[in-house]
Amino acid sequence: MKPHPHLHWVRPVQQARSQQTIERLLDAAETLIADKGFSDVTVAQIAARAGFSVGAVYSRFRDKQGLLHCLQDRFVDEAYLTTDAAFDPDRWEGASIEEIVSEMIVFLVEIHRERRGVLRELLGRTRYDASMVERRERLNAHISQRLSALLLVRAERIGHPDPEAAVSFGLRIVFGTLEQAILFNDTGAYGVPASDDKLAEELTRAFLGYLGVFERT
Amino acid sequence: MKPHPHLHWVRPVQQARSQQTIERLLDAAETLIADKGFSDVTVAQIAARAGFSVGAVYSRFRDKQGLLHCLQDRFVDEAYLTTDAAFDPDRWEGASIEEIVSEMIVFLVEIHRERRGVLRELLGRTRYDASMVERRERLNAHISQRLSALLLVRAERIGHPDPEAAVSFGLRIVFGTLEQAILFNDTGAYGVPASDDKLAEELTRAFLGYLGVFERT
DNA sequence: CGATATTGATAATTCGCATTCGGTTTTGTG
DNA sequence: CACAAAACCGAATGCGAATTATCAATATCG
Repeated sequence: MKPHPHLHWVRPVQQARSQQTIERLLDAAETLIADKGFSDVTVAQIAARAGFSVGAVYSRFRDKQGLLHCLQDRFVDEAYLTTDAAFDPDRWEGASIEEIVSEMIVFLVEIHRERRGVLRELLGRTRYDASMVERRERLNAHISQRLSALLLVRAERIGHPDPEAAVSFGLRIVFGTLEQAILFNDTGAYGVPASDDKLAEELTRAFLGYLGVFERT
Repeated sequence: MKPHPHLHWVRPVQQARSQQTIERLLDAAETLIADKGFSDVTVAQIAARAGFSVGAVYSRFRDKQGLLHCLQDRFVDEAYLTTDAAFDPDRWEGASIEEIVSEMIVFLVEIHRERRGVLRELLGRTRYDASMVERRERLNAHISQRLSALLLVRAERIGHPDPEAAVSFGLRIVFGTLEQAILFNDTGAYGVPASDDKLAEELTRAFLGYLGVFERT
């Protein structure tokens, strides 16, 4: 039996230029998808934007779906690196809970705004694809653990009866609010603060309020 | 010029049975869409599930899109009625903030679970349709106002510097968390409480914590 | 009871777009 | 510098699914 020419979603590269082609195609896909949504972008458009023909797409990726998977891969890999850097315990020596939470939320708000386009589509698509759901869960859990590691050593100031669960669910609240804002293009009307600063401020208040962090006396 | 046979999205009914046909088609669409998503359901499938042929669909609705619009209409109309009943000030004579918030959140959690299917798709689709975004915003604003009316008369116990904005954004947090849980099929892993009761409890804590509701002394 | 409009069934028709495939160019290797 | 192999091209293919056209059944009204 002849083996399938594709290893999973992407064909293994043999020449140096292939990797570059892949990147250019992914870049093109990212911008187009961010703008119009995955199913409203054609393979031909992606190829054209990247300066290739449809054939190139199919010589690199198994199919359209495979391209999306690779896009998520790229995004997730990057996200792991960024969060690991942001939540490095060494950076937060001697910081208070308020400082950590506040900074973290500013960071999350920024990420969500910067990568709004891809995020929107990846989030939207995620629903239909079990493997994507899983990867997303894993990433969220990872972030959650990193944050817990920072906050739980300061747990004596947390009023919530189960601090560990609280950090986890609190983060979920933050993600929920941010992702909702992204998905539905909330601009500031009806309860969503218009500026990112204000949004971060209110989310910080909510997170701390939920944890039940006591005022330092 | 011959006028288009369809007024907007749905053809006006002339015989009694038409209305019934519409309802049956919408019911069928609702279940199928909840399960597979709008774009993965074919007009033929909807018709078949309702016991009709494709022709019936097109003699009632302008096109596939029109069917979705009508589905949202039905859902939204119902939602207005339900919330108006739930937030009727007379029902809450003498109730405390804690009681109101707690009940409200239980109510919202229930709604979201019951109508999970449609909600998921309507939320997902909403992104691509400006008119849907607007209707959703209007409904949210309506709920927000109803809740504000109940809570702001008890504002002396709210610690947040801007109680009105706080109620609005607090509600947004609740919706965000719930809708996220729905969209991504969260089962209880990673920070989402597994049971509805627990979820409602934590959301209540978060809402009250965010508002800064003082313990009654 | 006819006459006519409305509704619904069935069978095309159309069309967009992913995918394929034979041919051409580019690359790296001996 | 040849000469496979890999990468790329882009017209042609094919399919899935929305839409439309035609016709039969059923309701409404004079």
